[in-house]
Amino acid sequence: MKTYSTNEIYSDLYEQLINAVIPAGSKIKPVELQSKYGCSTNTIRDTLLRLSKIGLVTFQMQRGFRARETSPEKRSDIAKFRVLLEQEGAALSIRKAGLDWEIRLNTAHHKLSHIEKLMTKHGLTDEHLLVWSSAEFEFHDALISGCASDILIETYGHIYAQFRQQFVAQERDFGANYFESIIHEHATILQAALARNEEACKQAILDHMKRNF
Amino acid sequence: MKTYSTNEIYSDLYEQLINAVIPAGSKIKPVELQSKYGCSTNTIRDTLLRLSKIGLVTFQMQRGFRARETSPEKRSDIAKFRVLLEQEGAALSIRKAGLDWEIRLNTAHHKLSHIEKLMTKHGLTDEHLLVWSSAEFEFHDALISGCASDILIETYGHIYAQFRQQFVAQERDFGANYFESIIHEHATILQAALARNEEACKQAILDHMKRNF
DNA sequence: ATACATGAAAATGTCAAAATTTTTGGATGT
DNA sequence: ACATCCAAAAATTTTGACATTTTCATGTAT
Repeated sequence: MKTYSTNEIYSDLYEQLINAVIPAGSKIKPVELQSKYGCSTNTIRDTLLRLSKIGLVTFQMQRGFRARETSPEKRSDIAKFRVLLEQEGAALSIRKAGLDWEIRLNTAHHKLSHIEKLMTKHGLTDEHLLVWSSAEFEFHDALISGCASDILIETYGHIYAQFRQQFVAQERDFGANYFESIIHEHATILQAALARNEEACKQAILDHMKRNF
Repeated sequence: MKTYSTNEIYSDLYEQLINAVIPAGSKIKPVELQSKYGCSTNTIRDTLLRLSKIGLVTFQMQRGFRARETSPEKRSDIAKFRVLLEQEGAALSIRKAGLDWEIRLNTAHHKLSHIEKLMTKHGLTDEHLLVWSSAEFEFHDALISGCASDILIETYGHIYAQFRQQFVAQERDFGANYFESIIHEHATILQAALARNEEACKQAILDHMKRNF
């Protein structure tokens, strides 16, 4: 049986929450995870407190932990807030950032685009989805990475994670042209960003997220 | 000697961080707080992890805890981010909120205004400052409370706390007309909000925060 | 039936000690 | 003087046991 280091426990729980393996809203009991990870309940508690910083887990004194709840309203809320942060981050980047940013953004998009092409060809396995998910984050993270606001970037990371948690469970019906659309949207965002067109970029970000409102 | 419940430990540390009694950037060692609070190091650790959710405390594996660092850049960063959130929250409230919101906002401003008048008359004791601080938060919190975005309100709370942490230590020279200005700024925000004038309100929020950029 | 107590079982929180890791300060050699 | 290595000290993490609180099922009264 595999043994887990504390960091691995953290990562494992993180993934399970992001991918709704632990369903949104469900209770998380340290005692139950103890045997799986081969550690004391206290270590689990510790890890869950750290995850609550990101917002994937909610914590209440004397009531323990839960995977953050979900509902149509919450999904919409998160999606809109994500737009606010991403638009601001992108606009600031466009205004302030230099060549490094362009290169980073381009690289991230290239990776993402590569994976997206594979996915449309071969259909989507769970494994592909995991790679795509992390590539998608890297792209959006790169987009705002030139904004020179640590707190915005930090917060965006948390919100992005919550967004995934809220939607991954939901959106299992990736329609036929779902990925076609996404690919196009990402390309549009990239173009507007590199053209240093703030308004176009903001619009592209909004268009990318609209379906989730 | 006073004994502390866990919640009191949390509140006490919260206040000390907010008021920079624990200076920004300084190391926080559970062992040293243990005797003061009369509990195990583990309980302190637990509490510090919870505070790290708000961002008042930073945590690194194997390296323990620190009060979040400060620098001119960080202060500016936080202040600008606060403006972004508050402008959005206020604009949404103006657009969507009803009479309840207006009443809540009015009440909060009335309280704040009362304290501010006292402070200009009697000079500012530490105790006054504490009351003012919480009334000021309530006002700004009320301002955005009609936005119908839980995640925005939650995030704003964290950012406001960090803002306090960053600036309270700094701004000890409340100049003669400092509070005069503040009082006027709060009134301007209130007026614009109640007049349902989004742009004026955004501008007033910006003006209120500009000095901290 | 509904509402309300009761007590057992489960879950959560706290503790002090042990294990691990990092930091510190001095000795050694270049 | 400077860097490197080593051992002691300090700090952090993990553990298992114990204390407290909540939850849940059962029984009782209205």
